Amino acid sequence: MAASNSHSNSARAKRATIEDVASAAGVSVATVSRAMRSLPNVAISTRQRVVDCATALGYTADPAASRFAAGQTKTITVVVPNLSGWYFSNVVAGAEAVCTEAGYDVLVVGVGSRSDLTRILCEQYHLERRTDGLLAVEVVVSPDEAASIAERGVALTSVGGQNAGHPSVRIDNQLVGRLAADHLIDLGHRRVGMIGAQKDNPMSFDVPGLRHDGLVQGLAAHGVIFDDELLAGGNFDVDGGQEAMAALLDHRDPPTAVFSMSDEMAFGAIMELDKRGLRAGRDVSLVGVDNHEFSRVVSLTTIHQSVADHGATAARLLLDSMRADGDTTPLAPASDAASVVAGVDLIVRDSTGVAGTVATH
Amino acid sequence: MAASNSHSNSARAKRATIEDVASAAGVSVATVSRAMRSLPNVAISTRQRVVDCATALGYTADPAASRFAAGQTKTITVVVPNLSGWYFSNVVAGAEAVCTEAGYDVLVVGVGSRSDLTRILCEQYHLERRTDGLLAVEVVVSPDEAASIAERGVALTSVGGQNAGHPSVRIDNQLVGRLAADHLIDLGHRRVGMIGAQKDNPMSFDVPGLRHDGLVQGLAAHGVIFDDELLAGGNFDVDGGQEAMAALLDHRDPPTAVFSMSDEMAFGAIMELDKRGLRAGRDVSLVGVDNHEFSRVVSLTTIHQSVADHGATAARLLLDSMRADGDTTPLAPASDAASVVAGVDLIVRDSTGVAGTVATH
DNA sequence: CTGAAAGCGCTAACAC
DNA sequence: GTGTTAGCGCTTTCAG
Repeated sequence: MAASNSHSNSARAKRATIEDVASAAGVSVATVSRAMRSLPNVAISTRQRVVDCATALGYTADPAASRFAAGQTKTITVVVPNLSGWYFSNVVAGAEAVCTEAGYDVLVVGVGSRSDLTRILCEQYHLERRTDGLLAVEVVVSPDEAASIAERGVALTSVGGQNAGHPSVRIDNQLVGRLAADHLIDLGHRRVGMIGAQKDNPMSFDVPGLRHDGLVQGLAAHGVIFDDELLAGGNFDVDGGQEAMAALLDHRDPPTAVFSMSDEMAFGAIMELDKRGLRAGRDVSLVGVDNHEFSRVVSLTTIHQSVADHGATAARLLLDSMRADGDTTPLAPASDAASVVAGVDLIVRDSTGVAGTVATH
Repeated sequence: MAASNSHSNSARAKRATIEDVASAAGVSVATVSRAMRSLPNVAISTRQRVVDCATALGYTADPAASRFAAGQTKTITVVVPNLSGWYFSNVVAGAEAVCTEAGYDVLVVGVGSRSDLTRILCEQYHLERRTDGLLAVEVVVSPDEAASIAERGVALTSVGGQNAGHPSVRIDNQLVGRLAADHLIDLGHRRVGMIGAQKDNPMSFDVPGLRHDGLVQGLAAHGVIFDDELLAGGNFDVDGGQEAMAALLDHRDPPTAVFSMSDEMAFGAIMELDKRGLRAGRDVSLVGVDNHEFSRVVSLTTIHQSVADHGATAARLLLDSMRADGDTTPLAPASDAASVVAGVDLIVRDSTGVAGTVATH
């Protein structure tokens, strides 16, 4: 058969096939297949012999072939906006470790826009016979899309938000806001500003909205009503944070404390304070979210979340859910999908201080 | 579109196959295959008809099947230590964008240790019939491994270092050291310290060694000899940087300036300075490497490199090299592989200042 | 517990 | 230009 591939000098070394192993072990290919995959119904001695021959020949099942034949890809794909961001790369790192450990390949695809996302979630190319599961990181999958994905037989779990009937891991974003509010109130602040998203992003879960509400409610619980004029868009990056803080400071009645929805924006805010000769924690209190490594450097008070763990947990949930519905389990209509709400913690550093010591600027 | 999938509740909708399209268009499967892939030798009208039928049926070639049949995976895998690091996630992001754009899937696999790496580069599983190309990010592939990879027909290109005969993108790490030396010398510093790797990492290219040599040579060019006692290991992370700076400051004759081989370590160094009531740029000059987003926040003088671009460029090189040897080009034995040395720039901020104003501490 | 045989859906020669 | 026909290497009924 396809034995001597005679051609060019640089000819590729030929792989051992399942047949080679079969004849070497004196069994059929079916048995080899079973033995190699540790399926039942193979005599222990046979299995051993097969495995030995396989190792001897350096045999490994051709992934392309098994995928094709079995219809399973042993691949999960993680869909993520902006791979280079701190949050995302940490989530992906956590997920990758778990998937690799479980013998799954991880494909990563970046989505820059809602249309990218739609394309990916709809095109069969990206789904059918291509991946066994989808890990959606901070991207909202519409119910229709989720249904279509499920119908195509690919599992779905998300981190950062939730899709009805699918596993997810997320944090309580309102709690995040409330934690910030409580802390600031404790320090005596009554006029607090907020740095959030620039505008609604149709692609991701409403994290900004929830954190916003949390802060507002948290303040309200102490009789403080949030002044909408003190909400500035920071685009979740350093520059945006800086601009937002500038806007806040330029307000005729500036806040004495600011809640930044991410540490990165808070860093930008700190730059702006520096620029004006102000100091976080003394002139203006500032609390971020994430507990980014760098927050320690500038001693930023922040609300910690274990991002890499979220990714790892989500990957486990995804893998579990795939194990569950072995392709044919129309029993429970994905009733109560495992879904974890991870904890968050306020970490107090020097960027927040008691109100009243505020310098007049 | 993919309209009426009649049947059972949970049964997966059946995909249209190439045969469906063939009969719908009244041509053979071969023609459909050719038409769909824009191969030559298909009448323009025929192609159109086929494409129309395909869209009508919502047909897309089953990736698993084509991969199997064609022996090409249309997948590149990027091998990277520590996906969550700033440097790595940026490289991967740059590469991912290019690969996706080119229609390649990107598989990412993290390697935590040299043994992981070896396993991945040797196991056939990870290479043969699994990926068309490997992008090795800051991992050194031994000549033997490179040869074996090539023999298996998978392309290889690396970022951060070079493998003879394979494309690569990297920076001139000695130049980085020299740039730092020149700048510090210009400011009048004669006693400069250095924060580098903790110890030799057998997995990655000798970036620390090259930067070290560059600094030493740069200083020497101005008649300053580097004191080996002023070399501290910082492990390329914030904590390590802090410890290293502490060690340097505790030296009986501390440096007036410090070259940190990465911004992240420099951030740690800044923490240590803060802790001791010292300030970068006034008490001790500090220059980092990377131009990490946050270096602006702490006004760190640094040596910029366009990390995401490196990833993108490397991906292009990889893709090009795959196009070149269409599986049978034993012509040039990979004589002179395209290999780019990206530029770096010194960015002066406030963390460096003229020597002599140094406070006695 | 094991073997024989029928594909999985597509690509690639090779004819026409 | 287009059709025919082998497989790609493995998994998986179905018999035994």
